[in-house]
Amino acid sequence: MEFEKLADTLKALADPTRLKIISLLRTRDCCVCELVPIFNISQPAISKHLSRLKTAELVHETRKGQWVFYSLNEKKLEETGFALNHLPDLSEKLKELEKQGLLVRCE
Amino acid sequence: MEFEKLADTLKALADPTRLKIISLLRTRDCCVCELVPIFNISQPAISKHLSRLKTAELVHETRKGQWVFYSLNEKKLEETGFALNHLPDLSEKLKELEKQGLLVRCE
DNA sequence: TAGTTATATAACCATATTGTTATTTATAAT
DNA sequence: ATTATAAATAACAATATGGTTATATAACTA
Repeated sequence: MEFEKLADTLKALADPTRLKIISLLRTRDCCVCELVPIFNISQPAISKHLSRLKTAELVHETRKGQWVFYSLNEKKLEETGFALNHLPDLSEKLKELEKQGLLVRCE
Repeated sequence: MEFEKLADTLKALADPTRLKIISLLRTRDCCVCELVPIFNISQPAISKHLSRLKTAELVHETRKGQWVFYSLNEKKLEETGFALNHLPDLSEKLKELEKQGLLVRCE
């Protein structure tokens, strides 16, 4: 389960446009119409990228009048970087293999 | 460019099977035939996952007789986690928008 | 040399991703 | 009420992803 969830979050991050959006949100909360002129893609494309980030809980949205402002969830971003270097331990699987004599012995 | 490269590395990481492989390699170098019985997918599927990780420089391969052993590139993994929290700065883009009067002023 | 084991590659398929344009919904302004 | 602006959703297309089975290649074994 843990691996699936982390993989989902990493998928949300694994796109240059979304990484750039995250970098921009680090500077300042932004609404969709501010992000659109920065990228060479359409408004719906930006909107979908933000929606993907929101589903992954990497950003938070707040409506202010006719605008929707997006802000970065820095905690989630930090957690993800941390998780990469602290993956759940699967050494049990290797111990099981060893019991079954399935580990390769060379040299 | 930087964003594209990071996105590529994250794509290589953004899969539960590959994350599990990385966790296993943290314990011990493994060859393909050891990994296969741990997962419910075919040998070619495992082989392709390893190939993907190798292209991203997240693992290194060494042939030992008839086996090919894969080892984790811990440095690359650490760098990636670090990069997530130190994305290149794009605040210039927002400054440009400001000059053009394209930033939204509400409240 | 022939057979076996380990791994990689090829060809293929179903689904996901990422973009597009057109349209809808929500809010603000005239 | 009508019009304009911001953002989301729908429908679609091209490409990427992740699996399969069949086959090729590499190295060991008898």
